[in-house]
Amino acid sequence: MIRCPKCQQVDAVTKAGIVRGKQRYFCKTCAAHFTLADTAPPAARSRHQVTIVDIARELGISKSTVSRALRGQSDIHPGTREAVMELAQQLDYQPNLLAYGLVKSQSNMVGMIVPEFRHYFFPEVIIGAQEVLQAAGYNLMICQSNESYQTEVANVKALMSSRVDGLLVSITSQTNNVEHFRALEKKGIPLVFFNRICPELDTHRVVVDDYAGAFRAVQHLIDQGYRRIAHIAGPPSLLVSRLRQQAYLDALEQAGIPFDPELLISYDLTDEKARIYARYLLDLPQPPEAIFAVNDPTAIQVILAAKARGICIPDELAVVGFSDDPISAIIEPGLTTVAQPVYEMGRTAARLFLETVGTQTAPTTRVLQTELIVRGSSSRKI
Amino acid sequence: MIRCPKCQQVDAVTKAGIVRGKQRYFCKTCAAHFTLADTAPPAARSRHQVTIVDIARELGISKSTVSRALRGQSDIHPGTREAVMELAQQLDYQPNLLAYGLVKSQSNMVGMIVPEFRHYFFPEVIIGAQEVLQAAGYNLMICQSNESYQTEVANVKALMSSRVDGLLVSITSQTNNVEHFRALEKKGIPLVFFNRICPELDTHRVVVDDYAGAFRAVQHLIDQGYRRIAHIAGPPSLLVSRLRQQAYLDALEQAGIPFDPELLISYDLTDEKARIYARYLLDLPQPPEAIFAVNDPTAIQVILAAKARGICIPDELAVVGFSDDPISAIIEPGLTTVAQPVYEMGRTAARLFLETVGTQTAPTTRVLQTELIVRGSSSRKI
DNA sequence: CTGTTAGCGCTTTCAC
DNA sequence: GTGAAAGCGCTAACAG
Repeated sequence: MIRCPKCQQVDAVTKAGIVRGKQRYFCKTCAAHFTLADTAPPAARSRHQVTIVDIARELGISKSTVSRALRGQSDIHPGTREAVMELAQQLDYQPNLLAYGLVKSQSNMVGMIVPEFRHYFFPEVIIGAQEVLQAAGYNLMICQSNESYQTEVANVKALMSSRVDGLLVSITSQTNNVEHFRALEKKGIPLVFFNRICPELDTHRVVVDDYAGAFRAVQHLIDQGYRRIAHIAGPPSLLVSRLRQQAYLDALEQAGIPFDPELLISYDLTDEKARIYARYLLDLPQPPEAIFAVNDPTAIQVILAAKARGICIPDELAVVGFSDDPISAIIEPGLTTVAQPVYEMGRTAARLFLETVGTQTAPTTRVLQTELIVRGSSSRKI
Repeated sequence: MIRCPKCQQVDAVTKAGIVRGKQRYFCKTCAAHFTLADTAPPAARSRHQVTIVDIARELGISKSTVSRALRGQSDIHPGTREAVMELAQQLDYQPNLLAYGLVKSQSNMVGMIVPEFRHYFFPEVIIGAQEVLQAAGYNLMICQSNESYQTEVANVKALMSSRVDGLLVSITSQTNNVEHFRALEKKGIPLVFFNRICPELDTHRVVVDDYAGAFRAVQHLIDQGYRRIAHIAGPPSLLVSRLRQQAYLDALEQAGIPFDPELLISYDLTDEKARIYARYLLDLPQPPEAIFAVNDPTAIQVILAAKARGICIPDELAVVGFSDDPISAIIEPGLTTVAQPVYEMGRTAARLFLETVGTQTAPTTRVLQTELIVRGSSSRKI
């Protein structure tokens, strides 16, 4: 029932052809033509974003038609499509993703949970992931768990509430209980772990050959003639820590070097603790000749502590890290480190999600390769 | 019209009291009791997330009541509330933010657009902003414009489509046209610029006292006895660049040092170009005695270039940067720099958004203070 | 205290 | 080709 904008009558109104894409009406009482645009409410509120209904009303067509035209569906009159497109452009129409998501029950967002992003590693992963995801029409929602299990659970909940289509996560060092991830699996939400994976969960994973990389690193120290080699490990709760530590132990054993428990330290990966343990090792009655650190931030703290004590690197102490943080090339001497393709790890995790979504793929593990970069901290020849 | 699950009849059904929070019905034909849960469809699809309707059906109450209970509204029977809460917990119910956003026309998300996040600065801002926002119940959606105007426009569109409640942005160096931001203003979407602001837009801003900080930096170089001082500036399109550059010029003039145009270079802030211009300056027939760089990444490239040429810092060349990137304290010699409260900048931008949203506040500019940190790159006394 | 109804903006049958 | 109607999950009047 169309109401005449002038006399407010309904019964006297009849259709009167289409002019410039708009349905016109005629009121027999007023003897005047009008379009639906004329019946529109006076001046929409400024907060109101333009919708397909606005376009439809203005053009005197149905919102279904507008919707179809906007999505470039085939069964649409070219003229109509053009009119819709033009008006949409003119009105700066932006589709409402919330509404879209509600009906399609997908949000075009993927969530990412990382323990921190102060250091080089995670931001770089994010860059890689975001690139791939954005190209595929997805947006990334990033959360920091701050190494807190509680926060991680809260993050998962928040991302679930936002109905993300998938999750890329690197767990905290405190994550013992993984029920919050199991819940995702049950709901069929693609889950990709990277770097810090959950061994007890059979999901997609992206890792590097941590064991091999670490083994090569320690091997390199041994080759350089160092025998008393310490290891500052990450928390044993993380698989990466355990793998790198095991590689350390195995490399020593293979070289026939007896393991000295005094030289193995596990810690929580905070910068303050790194400083403390670095000093502790250097102050040992019989200090190590070399230190293999679980990651570059740790190794850098070791170098700084050694320099503060006037210890000469690499003559009195060799240092090796893991990841090839850009600082490794800047600090003096340069830090020998096990480079991992961080950016590629982000891209791979994103791609794994993309492959999974829709077609339920079986859990896949992608292993990327590392490479030992030898710099001055472990070799005089550089 | 309630249908009996047994005989499929409608007319023979009557209400029969409430048992354990659930509305019970009685079918006169079958002479049997049942609840609405019994009439539920067989096994919901696994992809189906639990909704308030599921809870309502299970409990035999209306979804409005569930909605009210969940939100802890007052006019709710304690027993009902408890039953709802318990079932929600048990079913791992997560409210659908898309639906919520649709009806409230707010998404509880705020967008952030930064030119990059490879260096220290922007990730640190993000950390600060996210902390404040998360505490207020908002999620952050981060986009990188990669210094591309096109990408920035696309980012704005994408965030608008996601119906973010506000935007925190640092523009690209190529942003000349600001119509995409004007459109936001028109729609009444809170917009906060930080660090790289848009002078032509009258919005909220968070900046540091760039001019004062830069002036102090150059003044410091002059005080240390350096006279031939170069400046590697950022692109003139950015206000920060222009301010720091003007401070450089003014400090020279105030000290009566004639300005040598050969010693002023503007560049696009990419690492490669930084390297190139650093070498260029060092290779001048009459090279500068000191270089004030627009930011720390630039200054670090200068130090690396100088070291590669065997130039002694600070004896033959002094270097000063801007921002106090952590690398500044690690590189040798330590980089003198103008520290700015980066983390605080993120927090402030977020707070400004929070203050604005709802109550339309007049455009505010918050100016944070900088502090000169003197290290070895500009002073022998350190 | 609780249920009913309408509607947020969009897609998707099902008709014509 | 196009329109009408239903529905995604939720909140918000408006009745009782």
